[in-house]
Amino acid sequence: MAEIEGVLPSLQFLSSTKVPELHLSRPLSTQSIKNTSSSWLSFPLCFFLNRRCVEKQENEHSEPCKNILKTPLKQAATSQLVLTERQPDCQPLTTPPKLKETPPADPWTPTSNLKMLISAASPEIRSREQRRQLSDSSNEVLQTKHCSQEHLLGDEYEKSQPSRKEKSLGLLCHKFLARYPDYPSPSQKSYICLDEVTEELHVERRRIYDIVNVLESLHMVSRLARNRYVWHGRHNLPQTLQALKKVGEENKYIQQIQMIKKREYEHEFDPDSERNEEMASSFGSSDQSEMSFVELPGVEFHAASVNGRKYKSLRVMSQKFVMLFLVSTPQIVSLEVAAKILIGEDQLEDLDKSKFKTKIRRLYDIANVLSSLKLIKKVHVTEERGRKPAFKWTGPEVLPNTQDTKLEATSTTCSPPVSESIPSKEQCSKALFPSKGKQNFTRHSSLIKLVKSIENDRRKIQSAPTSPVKISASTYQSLPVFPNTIAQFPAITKHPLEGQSKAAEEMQMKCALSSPEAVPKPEPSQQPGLSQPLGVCPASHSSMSPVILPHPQSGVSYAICLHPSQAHTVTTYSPGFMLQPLPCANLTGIKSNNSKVLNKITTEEGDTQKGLDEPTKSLAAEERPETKSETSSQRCLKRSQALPENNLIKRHKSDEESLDSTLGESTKNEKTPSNSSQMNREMDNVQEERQNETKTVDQNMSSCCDQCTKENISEDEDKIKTKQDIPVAFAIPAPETFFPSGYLIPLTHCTHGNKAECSNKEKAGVCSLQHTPYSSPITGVIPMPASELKTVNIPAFHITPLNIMVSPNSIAAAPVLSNSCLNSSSTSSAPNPSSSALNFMLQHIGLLPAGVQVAANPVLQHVPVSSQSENISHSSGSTNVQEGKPSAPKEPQEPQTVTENFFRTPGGPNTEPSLSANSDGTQRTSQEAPYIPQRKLEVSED
DNA sequence: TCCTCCCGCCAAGCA
DNA sequence: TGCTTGGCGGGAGGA
Repeated sequence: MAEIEGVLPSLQFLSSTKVPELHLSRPLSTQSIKNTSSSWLSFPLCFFLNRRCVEKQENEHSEPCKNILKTPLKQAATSQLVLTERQPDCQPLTTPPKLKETPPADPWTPTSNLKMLISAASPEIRSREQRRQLSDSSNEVLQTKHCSQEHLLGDEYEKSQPSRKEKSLGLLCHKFLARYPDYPSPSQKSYICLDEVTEELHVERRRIYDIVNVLESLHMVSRLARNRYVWHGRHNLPQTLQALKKVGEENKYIQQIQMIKKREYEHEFDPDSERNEEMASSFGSSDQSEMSFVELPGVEFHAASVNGRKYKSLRVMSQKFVMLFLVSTPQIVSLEVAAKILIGEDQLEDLDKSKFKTKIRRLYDIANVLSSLKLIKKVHVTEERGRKPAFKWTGPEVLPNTQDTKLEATSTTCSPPVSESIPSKEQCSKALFPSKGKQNFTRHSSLIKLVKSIENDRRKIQSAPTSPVKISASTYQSLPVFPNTIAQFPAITKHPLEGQSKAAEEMQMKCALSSPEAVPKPEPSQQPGLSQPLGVCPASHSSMSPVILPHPQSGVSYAICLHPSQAHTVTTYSPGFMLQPLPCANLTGIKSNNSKVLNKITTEEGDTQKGLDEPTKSLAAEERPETKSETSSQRCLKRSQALPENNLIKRHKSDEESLDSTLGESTKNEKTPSNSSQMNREMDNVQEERQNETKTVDQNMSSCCDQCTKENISEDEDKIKTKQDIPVAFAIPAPETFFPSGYLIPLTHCTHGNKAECSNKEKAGVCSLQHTPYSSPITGVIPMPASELKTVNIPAFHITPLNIMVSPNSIAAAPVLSNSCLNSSSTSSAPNPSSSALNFMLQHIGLLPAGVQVAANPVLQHVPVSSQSENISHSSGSTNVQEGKPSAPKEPQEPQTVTENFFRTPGGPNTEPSLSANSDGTQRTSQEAPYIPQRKLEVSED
């Protein structure tokens, strides 16, 4: 009897579904068998699986199929099996506890379970077994049911009721989805009758609406008539996601997310900050109070209500929720932020708790459905203030334009060909805001272009196949929309810890394969440097040699090295942009070292499988340019002084972003005629747009610096990989009017409290960043044998990169920032050379005329640099990812502090510390992006 | 205690 | 007018 009681929940659960009968309709997949043979699927489920099969056969003759319109049922699994099969990593529903306490007399081992399931899966075996067991099993089950009914009294009845989990929307959605194929045949329309669904799933109609609404938002279903929907499956998903992403970009959701984070941050430190008003006005100014449903051409939207409710519906919320994932980097969105954004667009001022709670509830509903679709996955973001629920995008990567999607859809094996006519980007855009929808978004063209450019770059990286086969640009462009499955990621993500050299090789391969530069070029001699910008090209700065300089204040000598070519490079100069964008070489180094690390350094993203693509995305998107007033820069400066730790991270990300954009630029600049004409056209368009938009920036300068920077990056990474050479100093070649970066490296021990800071967990990020050896946060490295490293005590070095952009025309007017600024942001590092010292050094080496002063950048002094996993993890500082997976083993790392001082000439009006390049060739200041507080953040999966 | 989200009321809108 | 649709929030189950 105890067995029967233990079985009851499963029995009820199973009897409430039609799934077991489906189980017989097709062979079980290997995964299914594997799952079902696992320990959690023990006797009751297995037994009743089989039992339901028998019942199904019994009933088939007496009960005609009611579902005339229905598509053949797709999924052959119980709801639990569905859960497990569709989300192998999610926790299966718990087996009734009584079962564990009272194991059946007949030991149901995994083997026996497997045998049972194989039997169920094989029609022949099944029928034979069923014939044999028919009488016994049916009697047994009937007896069980009778017995159970006798005991379904009072508490026992309540206990036998399906738990909340078993009635959850997610599980219901699984069951719902199991009814229909992911990719239904275009010729065979699948219709959904809500009445039938509610009856068969034994669920109230209200719940089905929740599911259908979310599915409708993704255009997986569309409403045909009352009570009737059409099932599209995932055919429209790529286009839908693309459209949503586009709209999300136009909505500036990134900025909104950043605003919210910033606001939270400022609430912590300055509860009375006036920025709340700023944020509120920002939301209001976007005039997005009216939500619009994003439609796709050919997929009509027949909402029951054409006004009012439609724009508050779960559909729109769902779309916006998805947009947040698609535009944000990392693709993790916390419920809190999502709710705030959703509310904010309605009424930010009415951000009362009840409304917030309601939004959260709805977001849970949506998230459950999206989780069932495997588009998102629940994680937990742990900040200093606590653990927050969040969701991580696990759906397909969305490429920036429809054209790509079309190509992908037709060339991929991951998804079947798109049956519907794929609209052009323009058509799609027109359809995004139908009838009532207003496109009132204050679109920032440079932002969109930046995003596109970044996405292009990301795509090029992400599309790298694992096999060392070079692909043409056209082939490359036709790569599919990748689901984030481990199978589709390079081997480097699977073996991130097999050594730096191996990782570097993989990175090299990936680099060569992922970028169009891998296409054979007419000038092979240039290929190494051009086609492998991420560190596989040989060092080209052999001519550089460090210059030892004394530091008059600290008594520490510094080595400075500048690339000789800088003096010869000529380009135009725009006084509006003073600092040449300097990519973050250390990011590249990070990539080469450990792909897993990338996730942590750049994002709260926890998906290690996305390691290689994440940084690019995150860096690019995290700090997208945003037009801000001068107050932003002032605040930024203020924050940089008050919170050097945050500043470190921010600057680090900024550098990474710079690298991203620069690589993108380089990638485009390196395109050769051998690339596909489509690529060339695309590039031409991009270039043309950039030229139109960037009035003050010369492309030549960008490309020149990009190439030079890339070389340095490659060198940097090369050193990181080999660890045989030590970067002492380097410089990027610069355009004519700039004296670009170099590094000041103190040649004595700098042990200023680094260890003490390391002991402080709160400063782990800063500390770890300081441990980064051999890498340059900005440009590149100069090879130096390890022996030399020992000689000069490199591990204790504080490499001080110089970003010297001296305009002879304006150098005389260079402002000199107070040393206090310099010092204020260097609390966690070695003493920085003061401006005067640096000026002295610059003058000493002839970079500056006598009497000319350049200012040290007060904000960007700290550039966390890391080339190794733990450093990255910490350096994000602030951001940690926990997905319940063991973290990568850490390699021993010599402590090293990297301090950065930026020098810039006053030619430009900005006094902002840094300028980085947009991928569209424009330059932007770090102030343009709202300051995002980087706090300790952990993301853990449930 | 907080998170999660089921449940059902009830109003808007449609046939 | 009845039915469909879906916004909304209480409150229960679970962690």
